[in-house]
Amino acid sequence: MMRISSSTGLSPRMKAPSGASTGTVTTLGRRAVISREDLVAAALKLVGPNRSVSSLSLREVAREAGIAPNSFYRHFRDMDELAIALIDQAGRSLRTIIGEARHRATEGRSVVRSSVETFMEQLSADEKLLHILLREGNVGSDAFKRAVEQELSFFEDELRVDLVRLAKAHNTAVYEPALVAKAITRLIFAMGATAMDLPHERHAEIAEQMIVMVRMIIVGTQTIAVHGSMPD
Amino acid sequence: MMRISSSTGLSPRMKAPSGASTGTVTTLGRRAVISREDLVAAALKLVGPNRSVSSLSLREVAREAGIAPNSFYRHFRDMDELAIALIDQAGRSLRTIIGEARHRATEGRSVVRSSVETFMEQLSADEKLLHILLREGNVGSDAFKRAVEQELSFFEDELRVDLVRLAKAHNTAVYEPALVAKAITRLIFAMGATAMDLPHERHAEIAEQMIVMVRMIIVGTQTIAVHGSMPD
DNA sequence: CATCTGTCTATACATTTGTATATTATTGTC
DNA sequence: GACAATAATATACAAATGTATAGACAGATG
Repeated sequence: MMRISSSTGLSPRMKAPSGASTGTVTTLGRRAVISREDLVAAALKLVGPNRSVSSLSLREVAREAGIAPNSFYRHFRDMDELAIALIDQAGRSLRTIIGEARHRATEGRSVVRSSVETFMEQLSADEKLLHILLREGNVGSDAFKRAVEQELSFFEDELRVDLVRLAKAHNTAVYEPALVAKAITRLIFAMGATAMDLPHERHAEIAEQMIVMVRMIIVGTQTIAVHGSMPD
Repeated sequence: MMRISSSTGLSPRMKAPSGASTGTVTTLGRRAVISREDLVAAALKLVGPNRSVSSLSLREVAREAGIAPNSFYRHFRDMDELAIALIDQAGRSLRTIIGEARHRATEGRSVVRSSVETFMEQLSADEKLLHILLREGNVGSDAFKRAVEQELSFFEDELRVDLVRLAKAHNTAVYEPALVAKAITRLIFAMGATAMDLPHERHAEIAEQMIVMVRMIIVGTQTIAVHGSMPD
């Protein structure tokens, strides 16, 4: 936004990103005082209900992390790369959460209810990360949007196999499971996004709405699968 | 973002916004060479798939409109106010579109299909305005978000009365019509938002997906209304 | 005509941004 | 300890932003 040809400017002495998650056994040269993860955490502290990732500036993040602006380039090519790292982390976090929900669900209670409630609990607790996944998929660079879209499709895939598995277990049918998974995912995410602006007291209410919505979709797909026709 | 106390700084000689849409019969003083609408149009020219409203700068819009930066203050207090004017326009545009779809639908064809197809057609044709409504509800100021949310609830309300009316006409029942309307609205909007990044050739495909999704929800609510119970 | 009133422009300033260049600091290896 | 390699900083600069101040312009009214 500043320089006209900003997209072509690379960092001065860029190298490998300091052994991201690998142990970095041989440190030749000065020891890194800050890591990629620290920068991601600093960025995370800055985002909020009125602060989107795409509005963060490089200098702002560096300031929050307590390093000189130029040191940022040691770890990321630009803010866009940081944003994608943020999405990765958010996606990983979300998928483990839902994995938990899935395990918890097998212990007798309703799958839908337990999954939705886990989702909403995490929304309250871990706001920042989910913020990014839920709300910022539509703005930002193409790479950023692609990363969000990929996380969503991971989610959809897992949900789809779950739906098919559950249908078999309950001896019911599912019409177009892929589409059902997509509908549920998008709906839950959209509802979750708006829920973030609401006070926490209303989260339970939103969760109930979500549950009814999901059940309507599931009943719909089962009914269509049995009767084989759809209404106009 | 610039000044620390920027939110308190008002425009130098601010007044009434030059008679927004009213005719401005009595022009005392110099004739206005530019209108609010011109600025809104200029802003609209600048937004795109990778350019959100909240990322536009005051100077940028003024440049596009061909006026001096300071002249902007004659019409809007700040960019936030412009953004809300944009939403108003987008919302009005969308509601007239759907009104058309509703009329068209009564002429025999499927209500769902005709509404969804009208929606998607407009998505292709009038991208910019719908962009704002579909994608930017989650970022930006509180006022901005509230404006988007209001447009969504207008939409929901109209859909809800339609659902009830149609159910009566077809002699079927609807379980929780308000929730059904909300689910359909959010789902269509979320799907529409992702569709905007896709090439136009795939829009028809997305429309078909939307139609199936909506029908699943409708069949679901009808089935639940009849049987009176929901699955786990 | 002069005057008043509202619209628009010109200039200016402090601030922030991204990043280029050069320098310092700290580590492992010989 | 000298050396090389790497991390981090300091300084600097051009661009851009929001906006304060002051003046120029144009039309209505006296």
